[in-house]
Amino acid sequence: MVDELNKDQSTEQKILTAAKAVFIEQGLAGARMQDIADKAGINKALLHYYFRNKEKLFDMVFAEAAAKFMPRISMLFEADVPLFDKIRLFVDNYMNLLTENPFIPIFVLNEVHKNPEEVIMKIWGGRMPPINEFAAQIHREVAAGTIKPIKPIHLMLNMISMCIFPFVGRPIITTVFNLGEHGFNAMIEERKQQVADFVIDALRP
Amino acid sequence: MVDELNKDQSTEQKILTAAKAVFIEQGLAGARMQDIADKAGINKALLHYYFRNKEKLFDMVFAEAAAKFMPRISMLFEADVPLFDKIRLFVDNYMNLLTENPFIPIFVLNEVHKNPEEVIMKIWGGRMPPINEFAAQIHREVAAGTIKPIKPIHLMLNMISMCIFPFVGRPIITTVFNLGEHGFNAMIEERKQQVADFVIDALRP
DNA sequence: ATACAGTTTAACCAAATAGTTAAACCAAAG
DNA sequence: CTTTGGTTTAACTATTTGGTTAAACTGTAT
Repeated sequence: MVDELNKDQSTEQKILTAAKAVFIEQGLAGARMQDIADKAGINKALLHYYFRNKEKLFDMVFAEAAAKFMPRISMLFEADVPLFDKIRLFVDNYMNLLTENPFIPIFVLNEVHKNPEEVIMKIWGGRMPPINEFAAQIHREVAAGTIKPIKPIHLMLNMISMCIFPFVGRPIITTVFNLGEHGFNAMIEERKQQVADFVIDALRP
Repeated sequence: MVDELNKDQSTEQKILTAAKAVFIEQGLAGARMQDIADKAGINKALLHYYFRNKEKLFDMVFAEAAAKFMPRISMLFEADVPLFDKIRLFVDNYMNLLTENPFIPIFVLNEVHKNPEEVIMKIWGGRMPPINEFAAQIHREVAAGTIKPIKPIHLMLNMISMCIFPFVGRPIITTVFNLGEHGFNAMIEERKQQVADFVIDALRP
């Protein structure tokens, strides 16, 4: 017999993949169920046969997209390694994650912007990412004079900003700096080293 | 007589203001003409009496929003001042601009993301912002050994990222760092100094 | 053979929404 | 007073779109 699970998953997966692409490109309001069906190579009826409605489908896609960015950060933030190592580890990991999912950030940020309370609840069911340990570590280093004085929030924001923003502003950046797709990728590749160095240089007393 | 121009402008302006608010909050696809009419305190008929259709109205709002961020940057980038001064000048000016228009970036970035070619054309009619002079200046300083080696593109991206991202990610940031509106504003205020210091510290050899 | 899950086809409904129209209203200008 | 431009009202059209339905088809398992 044909593997039932695989058959189910294969169609369900085709839908999810298509939905992800369309939602990420067009957002919840801009996405059309017909487009999703088309991109999945099926028809609307079957689409609704698998997913009752747009909201449900969106939630699946969104939850997966948003979730993907949280766990890895948490682990890094809580890891027990020296600060500078942690910075390099974070930048490298995070930029790799972004390279693999370049459009998730603008998608998530935009949906959150349109509907903050509700959408933020969808991301974390009330649980916040554990930044306290990392903040404490920064604070200790500052107190010990190992790094220049800086509030943890600013250091974290600086790191995250420099990692994410190039992806969020990608089309504008490629235009302004006259980069092709290849040029952009090369720039991002350089940046993994660059950003970590930049942050560490800024912190060294 | 009642000032005709003012009367016209007052209604037209009410519409544009309302449209700006709704478009920025909901995006092109998510915005409803009825909402715009409501927020402007008029009715749909009059709305279409002033602006033929949604696209036209959107273009006006978008063009204004996007344009607001380009001119000031250009002037700063071309100004004839030492690099470190220019960095402070840029960060301070840009963050002030952002404080006054906190939602423009996510709005513009998102619309560009959904429709890169066309929307980018709407922003600059083919003219690019003049980054060359600034890039050359950075390059000279690096060559002279006045600052640590860094590619101009990375320095520029670093600065812009750290300025813009907090606004783009505002709702998530306020949640994760548990800031109220006041806390967020205070953080931004600190940041004007912080970011400039951070960049300069990173560059100093 | 038949039963059944997955799938297609094609038509359809209901709601939302962009945009139109015509008639009436109103206040100010001449 | 009359005209006129901005404005409202309210109904209407056309289109898009999310979602439904029923019938027929297909392959596979039993």
